[in-house]
Amino acid sequence: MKFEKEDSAGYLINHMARLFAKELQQRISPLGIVVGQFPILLELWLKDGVSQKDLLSKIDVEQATLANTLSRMERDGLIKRTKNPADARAQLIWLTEKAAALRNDAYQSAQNVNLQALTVLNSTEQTQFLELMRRVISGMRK
Amino acid sequence: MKFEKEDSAGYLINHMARLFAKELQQRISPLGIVVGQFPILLELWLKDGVSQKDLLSKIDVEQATLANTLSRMERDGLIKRTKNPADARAQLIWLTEKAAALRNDAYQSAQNVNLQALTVLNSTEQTQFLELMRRVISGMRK
DNA sequence: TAATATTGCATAGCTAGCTATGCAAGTGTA
DNA sequence: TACACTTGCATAGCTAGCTATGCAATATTA
Repeated sequence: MKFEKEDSAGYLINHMARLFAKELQQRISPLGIVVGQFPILLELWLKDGVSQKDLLSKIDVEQATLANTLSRMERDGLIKRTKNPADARAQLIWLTEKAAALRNDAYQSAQNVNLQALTVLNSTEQTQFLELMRRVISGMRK
Repeated sequence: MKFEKEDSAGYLINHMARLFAKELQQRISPLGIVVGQFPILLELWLKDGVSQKDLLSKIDVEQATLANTLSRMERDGLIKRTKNPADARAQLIWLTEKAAALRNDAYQSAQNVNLQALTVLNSTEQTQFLELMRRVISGMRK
């Protein structure tokens, strides 16, 4: 029996994911943010003043991962937390002004990574690629 | 300006990579190995008794990542290291019998993950998907 | 209403990955 | 041959991710 890495979806995906993350990290590090914070920021830029639970429902990571990333974001002055009047266990999560101001630059960085990475594909292929990924993901999400 | 995660290649790739890793981890954990060891084992199953440098040239991670994973593999009884007569800085890396014996089961596990994950695509789409990924990767590898 | 179950979040402890740095062993050169 | 340079690997220190567990606050139920 043999196994060819270059024909293994899992291997290729893992490798590609690390290349993307590295590329994005380089582009956003001047903004003072890191890749793991990106999905969280995306949600908070849409709407802040939410509970961790609300955030969790929109982000594809485990609760513990989110909690840890949030605490680093608080440490780094990207978010603040206030009491939730409705529930003493939960807090409300707010962007700081500093973090709010990063939005456009961050969007641009991410778009640029995507654009550049996909330039090797033509427009039809790009659309196809995204669609294939969405299907694989939804098939795996159980 | 807006940003849609579901249309972002980077976001989808990251998410998909974590789903794959989780799936593979579940399948190989009965074998006593973990996902980060997989690429290294793949190479050693082909040929062991090699230096870390040789391994590194075949594996798409940084040298420090490899060194750390190797030391956990040694701790876990998957590899042994012997002196390299040709160079006192380097050592030769060998699979233990235990690790050598895992090969077929491990191959099978990985194939099963790939097969199951890609069942949502037809045969043409599967081929296409792999090809698109290979092109994106080679475009990003600088 | 008291006891029990659930929820919301934090923490512990681990692997996987990265960059940066250190250092001994080997190589090349004045 | 002595000295500088390079190489092979290890280590430090960090983020990102996971599972498992703990715990106080809330909700449910007998």
